Amino acid sequence: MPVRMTSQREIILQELQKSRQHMTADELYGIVRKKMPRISLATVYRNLELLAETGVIARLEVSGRQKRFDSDVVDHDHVSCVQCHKVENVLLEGEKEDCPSHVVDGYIIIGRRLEFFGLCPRCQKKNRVMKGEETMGCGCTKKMLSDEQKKVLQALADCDDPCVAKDLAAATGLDAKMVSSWITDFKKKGYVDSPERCKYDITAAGRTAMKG
Amino acid sequence: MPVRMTSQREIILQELQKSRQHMTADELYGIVRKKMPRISLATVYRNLELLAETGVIARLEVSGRQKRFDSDVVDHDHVSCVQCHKVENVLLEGEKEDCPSHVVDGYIIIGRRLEFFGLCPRCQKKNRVMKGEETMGCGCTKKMLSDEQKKVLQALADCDDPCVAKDLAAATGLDAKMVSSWITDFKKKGYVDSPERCKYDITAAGRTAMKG
DNA sequence: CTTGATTTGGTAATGGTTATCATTTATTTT
DNA sequence: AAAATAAATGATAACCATTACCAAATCAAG
Repeated sequence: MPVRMTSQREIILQELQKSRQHMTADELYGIVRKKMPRISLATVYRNLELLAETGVIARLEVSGRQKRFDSDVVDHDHVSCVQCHKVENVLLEGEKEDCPSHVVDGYIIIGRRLEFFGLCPRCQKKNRVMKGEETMGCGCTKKMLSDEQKKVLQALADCDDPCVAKDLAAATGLDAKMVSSWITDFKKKGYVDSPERCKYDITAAGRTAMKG
Repeated sequence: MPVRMTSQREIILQELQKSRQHMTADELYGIVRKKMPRISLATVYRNLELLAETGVIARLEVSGRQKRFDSDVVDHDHVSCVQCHKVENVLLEGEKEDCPSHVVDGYIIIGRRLEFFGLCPRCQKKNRVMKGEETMGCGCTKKMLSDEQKKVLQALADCDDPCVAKDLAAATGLDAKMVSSWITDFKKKGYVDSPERCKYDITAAGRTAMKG
């Protein structure tokens, strides 16, 4: 049950404290290995984990695949760009001290982490879109439905029960062959489904597409 | 070069927007699969990636192994106990709005995450420590050096050049055999090194241990 | 209808992290 | 001091979320 302070553990902690950086496990491994060449990477992971569990060091799970560890538990805060994953430090001045030692009853607070997510200036610039297309607000373009196609969907929505393509052609006054090919297309896109062979019904996706 | 709005892409985006949660790729995969059973997990990943790149959705790389995605980021804050890992929600009232839309020049802030670390009441109680041990402030215990052992290290520190165990015994007036066994121990702990057979020198670690 | 670009599904590869286990090291008991 | 018990280590295999790859499917345009 007791946790022992081994030499490996001690060096790992020392080196992490020495370098005032957010280090990854294997950066640290590289450094520690200079002083203790036979140490195992697993040991580094194990100990970082242990030290983090007890709150001696902080585990910063900021963007990127690798975890980063920091000996300074009450550290600066971070802003990270949700698009390019750059992480910058940020120092809030006034606010700094209003996370007192009793945020929730009885908890002794030993550290905190504040992380902002946003778009950095560079990515904001990058985002100023391409053309006058229907950009769906996301850079994707989309072939919109023609008014006639919408009419077919509308007719389908007006039916209480599943109906056949011919009825839709009649209801809208459009060419039956064309209507039927659209239906096939709609089915592929998930706008309609076919509860029974040759009978069609509009889906939720179909309803929204119709309005779009 | 153009980006197409495929039915897969559309469903993925729709479902993500529908559920106001931070979803992982495979949670979303599970949901999307109900509407489109043959969709591939790779497609979900690809599209989440694409949508995130263009800034439509946010990629939140919060704690945990999996990435989480969301279009809308407003969440409660957390306190977590560093010992038992319980996580509770916490709502700060006054402070809530002073993370304005320009925390760092030019960044458009779309979300934030605030996490407190501490000891929950239960763990505090559990902690009323074991013995009169030296708890190094981190739950680790460590056998401290005896005064006599410190004296040996001190003597070693006072030497300018590497010296042999016998000299240290003489300098401290302690039993030579005991001193020599300590030296072996010190070497293992990294407090001394041996630049030459049977000659010893104090290390930086040794100096700090001596003072501790 | 052919051409060329994009996207998809299926699956293998990647890579950071964990789990496993035999061995070593430390602590407690006898 | 020796034996028994407990913790930690090194080495390496397993894990698993994510990516990369590629042949086949889909789509936009000439």
